Amino acid sequence: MTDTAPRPTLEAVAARAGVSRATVSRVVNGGDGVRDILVERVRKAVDELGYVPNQAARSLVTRRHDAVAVVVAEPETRVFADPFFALQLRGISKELTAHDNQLVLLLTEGRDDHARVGRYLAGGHVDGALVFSLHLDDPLPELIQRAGIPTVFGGRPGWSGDRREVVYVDSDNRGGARDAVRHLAGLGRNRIAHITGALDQTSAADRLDGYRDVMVDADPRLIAEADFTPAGGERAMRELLDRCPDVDAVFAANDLMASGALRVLRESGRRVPGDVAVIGFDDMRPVAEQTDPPLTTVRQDIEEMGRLMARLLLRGLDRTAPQEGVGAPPSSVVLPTTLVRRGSA
Amino acid sequence: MTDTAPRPTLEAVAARAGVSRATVSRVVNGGDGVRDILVERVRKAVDELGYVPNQAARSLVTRRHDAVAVVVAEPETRVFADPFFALQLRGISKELTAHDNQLVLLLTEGRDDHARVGRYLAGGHVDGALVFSLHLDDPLPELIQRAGIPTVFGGRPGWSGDRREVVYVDSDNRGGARDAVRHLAGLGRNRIAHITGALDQTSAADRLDGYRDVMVDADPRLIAEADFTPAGGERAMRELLDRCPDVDAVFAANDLMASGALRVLRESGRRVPGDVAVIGFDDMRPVAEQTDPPLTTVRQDIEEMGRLMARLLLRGLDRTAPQEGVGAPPSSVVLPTTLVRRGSA
DNA sequence: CGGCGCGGTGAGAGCGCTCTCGCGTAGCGC
DNA sequence: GCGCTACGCGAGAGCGCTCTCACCGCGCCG
Repeated sequence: MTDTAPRPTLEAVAARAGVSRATVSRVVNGGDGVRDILVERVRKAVDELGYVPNQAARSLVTRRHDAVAVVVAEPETRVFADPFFALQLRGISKELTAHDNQLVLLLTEGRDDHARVGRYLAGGHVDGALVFSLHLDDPLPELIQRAGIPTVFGGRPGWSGDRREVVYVDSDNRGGARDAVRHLAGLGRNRIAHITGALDQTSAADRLDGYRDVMVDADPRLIAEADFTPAGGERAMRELLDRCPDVDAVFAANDLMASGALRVLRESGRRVPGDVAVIGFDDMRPVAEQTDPPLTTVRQDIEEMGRLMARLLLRGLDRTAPQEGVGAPPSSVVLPTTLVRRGSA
Repeated sequence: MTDTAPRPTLEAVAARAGVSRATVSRVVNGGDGVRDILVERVRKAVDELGYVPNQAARSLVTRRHDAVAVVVAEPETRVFADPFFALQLRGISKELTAHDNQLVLLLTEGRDDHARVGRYLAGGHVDGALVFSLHLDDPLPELIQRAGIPTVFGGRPGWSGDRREVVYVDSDNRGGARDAVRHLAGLGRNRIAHITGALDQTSAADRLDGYRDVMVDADPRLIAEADFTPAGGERAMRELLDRCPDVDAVFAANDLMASGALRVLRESGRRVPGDVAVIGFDDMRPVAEQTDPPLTTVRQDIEEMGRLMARLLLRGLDRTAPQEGVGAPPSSVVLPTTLVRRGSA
């Protein structure tokens, strides 16, 4: 733990290079409109002095921070500890880094924290926000809307509000679910069950809708509500076996629940995919490839979702001036999914 | 995506409250030495105007940022996608939030990125850094040392350098490993194998050392090197069965590998813990509780590690003035582990 | 040959805040 | 009742940067 040394200022560089502060500033910010000779001289002085611009001073006048907040509203531990979020974060990080932006992570714990986050965002510490708001009744989107800060949501926010200007990035949950169920039907299955995710999340609701799109008049007993956890998947599967012992296929709203379902099916003496075909969602490699049999699942490109969120946000902030006439605010994007066939269906 | 409105300044609040800027500043920063009447009046003005201090302006003069960088050096995707890191991050976040500090996340991808991180840290954007440097040959610690910024490491950095001033938080990997192996020995096992983690990480090396502490003259064939992944655990277990079919216990350096080992043992027709007892490390609940049988394992309190890292760092930055004579720089902390008995040993 | 335009540069005015000083007022002792 | 301390408050000077604007010298046109 060393203390930080006094850092050279613009002034110092200017003195050393024999030019004015303004010129050094110009060079540091790209060097347009400065003679090459001077540019070189200034660069040299910068190197020699090890000059690094003071971001605080810069922000003070530019009102930009080159920083973006990533807000993760996570009352339950669950989602945070799963690879999903990590991958998305990674995508975000890559994109932000590529555009010289910093990532400020805001994790919320409980309701009181919302206020803190709202204050922070409204406080003008960051240029924009990427928000993962998972639950339908989450007050966070409201708060953020009020903060008046450019925002892109991860996943369609379940929002009662009438705002149309919400920008989000999501997977085609409904379409992916349809593909999965159709695939099961294509295998000749007709007692196709669905294990839902937590239905207060739009992803779960959308996947359920996709299931219903195909199974228009499905036996309601074929639908078991769960919560995206392996344990929830097990519980739901037991319920299903109980209610409909003749079930011959299961579409689980994520891989974790599918893995739980597989376990229960095995316990019950059923063979997969022989007796019961199983499909998951997410294509979480570590899970999907390790199950027995390996899981057929609906892949979404999670890292790409993160990258896209960041890209949309940055575009919205339109750095680099409104040159290309891309003035239009970015609109939401729904990424396609693909069915990945492995052993379970 | 709304644009941010013009924000009220200290000046505005001062005018409204009928006091000077200085007084408002005092109130905003705690209100010491200001009459209660004025404090109240200023607070009211602040509320009415929705005043939020401009952090950039403040940092410019205080040279503090109330922000801490969390650096995750993660060449491989693996660790990032596992719950371990997420939990630690959560602990960090909680502690930082409690002290009104922001968390700036820096993920590195590949070697080139190290320079960027170094520049950022040296650039005085944050007050300190929490660094997860996992590999022995990682150049990051060096870089950071050079940046001259207060730093706490997550896990003992494997460092050839002769610096003694490195501060880190780690689990008692060696002690935990000893406990695990002793427990197995206590069950009467004497052909106790070890599946190591990636040995270029100190945690893996330390656990191996702990194993050796107990198994002083262990058959070298009882040690299989792996990489902390389930697949690696499977591979290692197969190797072990191949080399020593009479193995009667396995201590795996983490739960993920233990779960892989369990799978292989089951495949080979062995019963756990009857024929072979198995112990993992980490106590990653979702994994350890879901295996069949549930995994006996060495628990480390990961979230607490994160919290502690943040606490040490903040203490090192000694906000709140050096009042309590805690002037001494914080030193490293090694947290104890506990053996959690479940079904597998 | 005078004026005009233009690219290149520097001077200077802040951005919004903190913090040091110094002044005014109140409270204390003698 | 006077001086002294202590406390509360305001004035003002920056923190390090950006950005506007005016200036200067040059080449060019009329």
